[in-house]
This record gives sequence, structure tokens and C-alpha cells, in this order.
Amino acid sequence: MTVRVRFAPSPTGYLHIGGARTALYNYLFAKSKGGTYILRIEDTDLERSKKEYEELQIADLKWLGIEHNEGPDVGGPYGPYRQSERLPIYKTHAEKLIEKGHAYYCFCTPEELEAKKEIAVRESRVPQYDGKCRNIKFEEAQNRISSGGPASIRFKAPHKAYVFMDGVRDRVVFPEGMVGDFVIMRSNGLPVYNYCCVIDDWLMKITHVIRAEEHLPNTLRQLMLYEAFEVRPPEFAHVSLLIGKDRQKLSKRHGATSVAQYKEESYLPEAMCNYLCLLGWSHPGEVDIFKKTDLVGVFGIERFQKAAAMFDLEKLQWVNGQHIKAMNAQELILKAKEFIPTDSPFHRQSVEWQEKCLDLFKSQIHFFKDFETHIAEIFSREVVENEKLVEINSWETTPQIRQYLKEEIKKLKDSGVTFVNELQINQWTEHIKGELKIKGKPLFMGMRGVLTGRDHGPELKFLIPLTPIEILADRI
RNA sequence: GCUCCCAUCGUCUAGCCCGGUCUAGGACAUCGCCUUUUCACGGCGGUAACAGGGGUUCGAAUCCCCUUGGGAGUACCA
Repeated sequence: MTVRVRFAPSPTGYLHIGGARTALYNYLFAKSKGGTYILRIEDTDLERSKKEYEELQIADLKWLGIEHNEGPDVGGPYGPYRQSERLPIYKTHAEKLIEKGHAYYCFCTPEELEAKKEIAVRESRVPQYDGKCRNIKFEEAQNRISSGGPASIRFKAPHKAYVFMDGVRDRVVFPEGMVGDFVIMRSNGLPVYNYCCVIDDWLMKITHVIRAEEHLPNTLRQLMLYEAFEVRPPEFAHVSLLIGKDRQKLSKRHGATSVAQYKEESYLPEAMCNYLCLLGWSHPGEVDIFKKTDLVGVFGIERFQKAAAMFDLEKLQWVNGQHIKAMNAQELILKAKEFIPTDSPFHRQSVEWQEKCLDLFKSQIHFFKDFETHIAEIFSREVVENEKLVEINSWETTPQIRQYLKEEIKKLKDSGVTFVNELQINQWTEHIKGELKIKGKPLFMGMRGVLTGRDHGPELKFLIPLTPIEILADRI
């Protein structure tokens, strides 16, 4: 039997990093098992679902490189993949359930239900449906419906315990009486999550359900439904939750929680996947930097952590930095086109210049946008007047260096040179050492201060050849 | 309230299933040193954890029980 997994988001907002992690796990599992990964849109909550969110989420998933084999936009043999387009299917199966005596029409009003619930809570009882409509005869129900009475469909919850084996939690037991008869079709004709989830997973031939732990209690209702349909349930694996600094389920108040925000901040999609993957799963070789393709054949549900994982921005940044460092010149240039603003002087330089520049700074940044600040420094004509620089300028040797370099740069500039080369810098250094008799700290720091206008930065022999000579002249 | 789930450095985790090799390993962060006549990168090293209590056992991070703490769910949301 080939593995079939799915990620089933509801289009009620942006793609959350928790959702991205779940999607990633499903995708990785499919890839590792040579299976199929399906995207299903759960849009039965009409009030909150929006088409634009669906598109946004698909775009974010695509950006992360998590591409589905079947889904609303690419089709597939078990469509439609949007629940709002599967309404007749849910209806038919609900009717079958009624025929088989597993479900019934319920005419209780929301107000009535709410009142009963309140009483139950006050009497500290578990608020469960009391089964008021359970014994209404089918014919009577039909009559009430045809005369316009709004009805929902309730499933008769069996009174027994349920046990299943979870890929992460092992043996999970739900004791008897945890849930009362629950609604599967709302009175407005739309199905309820736990119900359509079962229908879809069954009809789409899903073999493994990998989802967040918050769904664990839902599994009980779903197990009941599978049983009523006489269908073997899929394998379940409930992955630990993602939590924030306060140990609560990760949500908007913890800062950037949507994938799009990280995309915007120039994080690399591979780095995001890498980090997200490590939040609750561990590599058997204790490797911590990898690409999705490295995980084929390695990823499996045996190495999930049961406890919740805290999202740590600092480590994400480190992982992102590691991915940048591992990039070669071509990859860097490609990404630079994407992330460095079009008005940056970066884009006006030669390819050779760009390669050298990116290579020079790639080991000291955490994310791509950091390149911008370094590039801005190269092209900055201003001289930073901080304490250290004032000190450098106060040395009696510094004016000599300035005078010498000023003349040298003018000479080169007048002869049409636009960039100084490394050789030239060595010659300057030798001259200052030999003729001006300046050496050690005054020599190097003096040159740095005079040429860059700053007290720190990369090695001069790499940095100066990247700086246009006219800018050097201006600074001096 | 009720039901379910969870518990190793500040954080992510290895080890747990199949007790001894664990004076508990790695990574992020942090601190120190080296390297770099700067900053970073890099290298080396330090601080830092088996929630508590009972069992079982010659021996427990590992198996069992209790306590405590944390989390999730409790909808005609997903």
C-alpha cells in the first residue's frame, strides 16, 4: 500500500509556522516513503474562510518548497480537494448514517443547547447533549424538515472506550462517555470538521494522518465515525505543539508567526524548513544543518518528541546564517537579486564585484537583508566620529598616512582607475612602513580609519578593492 | 470542573522501547581564551539538566506508582 498523507489547512488566515511545520512533516514523510502528499482546503467555516487566504497559503507553501502532488490547484484522482465543493458527498454519507441508525436529525435550537450547557456547567457536570431528539421517528423528522424546521444531524456516540496506537504517543485510551451525540451536519447544511475530515481522509485514501497534538481529542469522534462507516482508520501521529516563550501555544502575540513575515525578512526557505523540522524531530545522526532533499529516506515518525517545543528566533537566525554560509557564488547572486533592493548600488557593479562582495560578508550575517547594511557602508562617504576614530585621528602618524594616501589616490583617480587592487594596497602598506616608518597598530588602524572612515570592518585588502576610488577620495 | 497529553542544561534535543558503556552527549545562547594589529568568522575551553518522592533491582535518566508542575481539549470552529 502506498503512503498517502495530507495537509489540510483552513483558509482563515496566513500560513502559520506551526502549520508549515505540520505540512513539512507530512511532505517529508511522503517523500521518504515514496508516497503522495495531498493538499486539502478545509473551508467549511464560511464566515472565516476566504479564497485569498487559500491562495496566500499555497504561495507560502510553495515558497518553502513544500509542493503537493494533489490539491485544488493541481487536481488529482480523488478531488475535489476543497471541502466547500464536496458538500453532496457529505450529505449522502450522512444520510447513509441515518439509514443505518448511527445518526439522527436534531431540532434543538442553539439557544436551547446553550441554556442546557450552562446548567450542566453550573452543576459541574460534563456538558453533553442529552439525546432529546434521539428517538424522534424518521417520518416525523421528515415532516418537520419539509415544513421548514431547521435540523442538524447528530451522530449517536457509542458508549464504550476507544483505544488506538499513535505514532508519537503510542497507546492512547479514551474512556467511555467522553463525548455525547455530536453534530456532523449543521442545520445550514454544512458539515462539521470531525465529520468531513473522516469522509475526506477515507475517500482520499489517506494512510497516515500527521497533525498537531491539539487534534488528539478529536481522534475519538473520528474513530467513532470510522467504525460506523466500517472503514479502517488511518495511522495517526500527533505531533507536539509549538509554544512561545510563555509556554503557551504559539500565536500572534508571540511576534512573527506567519511564514510570510519570515519570507519578507529575507529568511531562506530551506533554513526555515531546516529549523522547523528540528522543532520536535531529531536527525538520527544528530545533524543540525540540512536540506529537505537530505532527509529523503532519513525522515520517519519514530523520532518525534512528545513534549511541546518552544520557538526560538535566535536559533532560527543561526540556522539561516549557516545556510547562507553554505551557498556558492551563483546561489548568492541569485538570492541577492531577490533581496537586495533594486536601487542599491550593488546592482550597478560587475558580476565579479558582486561575487566578491557577497563572499566577503556571507560569513558574518544572519539573514540576507544584513548584506544591505554592509553594502551601504562600502558606498558611504561619511566618516563615523566615534571615540575610537577620534583616537586614531589624534595619533601624530595618522595625518602622514592621510597625506600620502590622498596623493596616491588622486594620482590613480586622475589616470582613470576606478578600483584599487589588492597589489596596490600592499604597495601602500610597504611604503608607509618603509618610508614613513610607521608600523603596527598605527599603520593598520591608521589606514583603516583614513580609508574607511570606520574603526572596524573586514580585512582592508578585501574591502578596499570593492570600494570605488572616488568614494575613497571623498572620505580622505 | 471534567477528559486527555507531557516532563533531560535558559532553549532545541541525544540517551529511554531492549536498565550497567551516562562522573548524561550535541547544538543555540552565554562566559573565557586563542586566532585576527579592528569587527566578524573560525578554533579551544567553561557555566549549565535527568521536576520531587516512593518502589522494583546488585544497579534506574531509562521500568512501576504517587505528588507537583505545565499544556491541550471540552462548539451547529478547525
